[in-house]
Amino acid sequence: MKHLRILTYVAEVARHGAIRRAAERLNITPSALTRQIQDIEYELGTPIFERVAQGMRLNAAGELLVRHIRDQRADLERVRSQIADLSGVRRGHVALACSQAFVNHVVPDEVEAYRALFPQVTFTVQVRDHVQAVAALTQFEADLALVLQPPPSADMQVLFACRQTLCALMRAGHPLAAETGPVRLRDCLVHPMAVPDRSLAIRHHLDDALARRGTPLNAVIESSSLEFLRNLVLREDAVSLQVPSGIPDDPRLRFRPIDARDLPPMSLILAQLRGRTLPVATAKFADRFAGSLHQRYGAQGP
Amino acid sequence: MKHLRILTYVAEVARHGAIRRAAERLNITPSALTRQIQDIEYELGTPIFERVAQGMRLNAAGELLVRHIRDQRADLERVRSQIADLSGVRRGHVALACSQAFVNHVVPDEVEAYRALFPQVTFTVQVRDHVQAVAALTQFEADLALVLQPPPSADMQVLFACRQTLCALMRAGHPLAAETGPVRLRDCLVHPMAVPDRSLAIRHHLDDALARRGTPLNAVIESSSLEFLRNLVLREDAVSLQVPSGIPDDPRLRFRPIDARDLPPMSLILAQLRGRTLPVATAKFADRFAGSLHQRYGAQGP
DNA sequence: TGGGCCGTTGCGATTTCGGAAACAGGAGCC
DNA sequence: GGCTCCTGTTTCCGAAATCGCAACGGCCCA
Repeated sequence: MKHLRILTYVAEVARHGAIRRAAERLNITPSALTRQIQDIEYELGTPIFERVAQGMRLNAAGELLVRHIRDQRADLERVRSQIADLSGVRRGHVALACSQAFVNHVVPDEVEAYRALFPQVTFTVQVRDHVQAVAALTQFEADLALVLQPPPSADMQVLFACRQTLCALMRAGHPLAAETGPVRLRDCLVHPMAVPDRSLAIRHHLDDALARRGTPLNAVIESSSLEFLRNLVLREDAVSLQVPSGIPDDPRLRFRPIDARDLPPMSLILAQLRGRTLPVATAKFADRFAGSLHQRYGAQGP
Repeated sequence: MKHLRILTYVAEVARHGAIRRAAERLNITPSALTRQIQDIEYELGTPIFERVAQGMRLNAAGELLVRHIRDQRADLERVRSQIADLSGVRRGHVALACSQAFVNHVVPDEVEAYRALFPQVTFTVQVRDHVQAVAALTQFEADLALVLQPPPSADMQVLFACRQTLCALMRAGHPLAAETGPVRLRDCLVHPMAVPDRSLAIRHHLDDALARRGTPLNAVIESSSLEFLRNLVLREDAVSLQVPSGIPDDPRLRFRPIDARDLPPMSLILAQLRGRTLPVATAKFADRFAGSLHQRYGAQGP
């Protein structure tokens, strides 16, 4: 590093105890060297070498300075090595904003798998609704966003997209759980509904569909917490609406997809900020994540 | 020091997030600056800034480098101070962040006393709230922090700690000034209160205590300036709440401690950044300061 | 669709740095 | 004392790094 040049001069003079020998080692002339030493001594306001007939001896101030130079060089080397690590995939930080539906197993599974490979990579996972997630991208608060039904935005560059069919969720033993396969929405609506509130994309999607049909919604319980709704469904014969990727693997829970005639599938999007070059570790994670989502849910052109 | 010039450039660009603003601060042109940055990035083999439309953002590598730069500068300052100490004259600089309560006499007295001994030592005193003061330490904007009730932080190394009892402050002639000794909080609350606002630790402390009792606060005046509150108290029969160390020696003012049953005492902390070796001048000042505080307020294990 | 802000580039001027040689002083030796 | 050999230092000059100026292209926002 260029800025250490002068300090290297000092160290070399100290090592050899003579300007001429140090100059030879450094491939410069003694004149250049003596001037640099004088400059430093002027800046420090005190000599750092004792001039003796045999050459230059460090004085006490010089000893302190040389130790500092050595420390400083070692620390810079450490930083360089850390930076070199960064440009690989071994180190780095991934900031992910995701919808609540994915905190259950999609994101944890993926983070765990990636950290098993690269334990030096750290993560920040923020739960945001579909609007705020996009905002997090544009404000550099997140590198990646995994969201349901995000509002269309030119700032977003889609890395993976697929469809998620909304499912009716109930406990085992619920009348609707007697059968499997698609269920009609009207068959759900006769039961007490425990639905996400308007802070969640699922609810917007549902309201849109119902409004088109003029069907009223019989919402007994609404909540901003999908986890709360699931816990409620376990306690009474209510029906909730959730996406499969948000439903935990619990033997007490059953879910059946809503018939596509009643509710179009929602879009699941993994995106980054358009035009941004992500750090290597983050880009690599995004790649693997997209691949893994593809394997889980199949493709759908971005 | 000359060799830090380029590193200073990096730090300044990082601080301002833009080359042009940084160039203005450094009194050079943007072109010179952009070239230096590019040189460093070439030397490191990787960009340290992410170019965005609004300017320059540090990337992970840049974060590492900037932290190194800060450390390096602090260490050089320490060495310079040690060297100066060798030659007998102690010189150096002390950067102190303190709560507003101490600008009245605690800090000025101490600075004056120290400068009487070592006139070559210069001081920077920044007034920060208890949260920002800790941040100033971690960002190397301050060497020492003297604060009331700081949030617990692993980065802080406590050099001195004691308790400060909150006092009711009123003018001479106020009904409460008729007696001396502890006063109950409820006896204060019947008067118009002129209290610090929520930017000050005193108010947080007060709110906590009142919330626990469900007592409402009748805040006629609130201000972020303790000095303003004192001046107000001089003009009308209001009661303020301040710590003794912040109350000036003014014959027109009276203060009585709040009974410990109503308000627990607050903690007064002198701290530095953990693990940092302070320059000689700063360390000596910190020693003397801790001793002086001990003498004033008695000890209390850190 | 301009205006304003951003970083970047080419080029000429300036400052800094390094090289060659001469200078000054001390140590060892005859 | 004089000579030699070493040391660091100074002077002058050319080379190289650095900087300032003006212009360019991209982006955002009104």
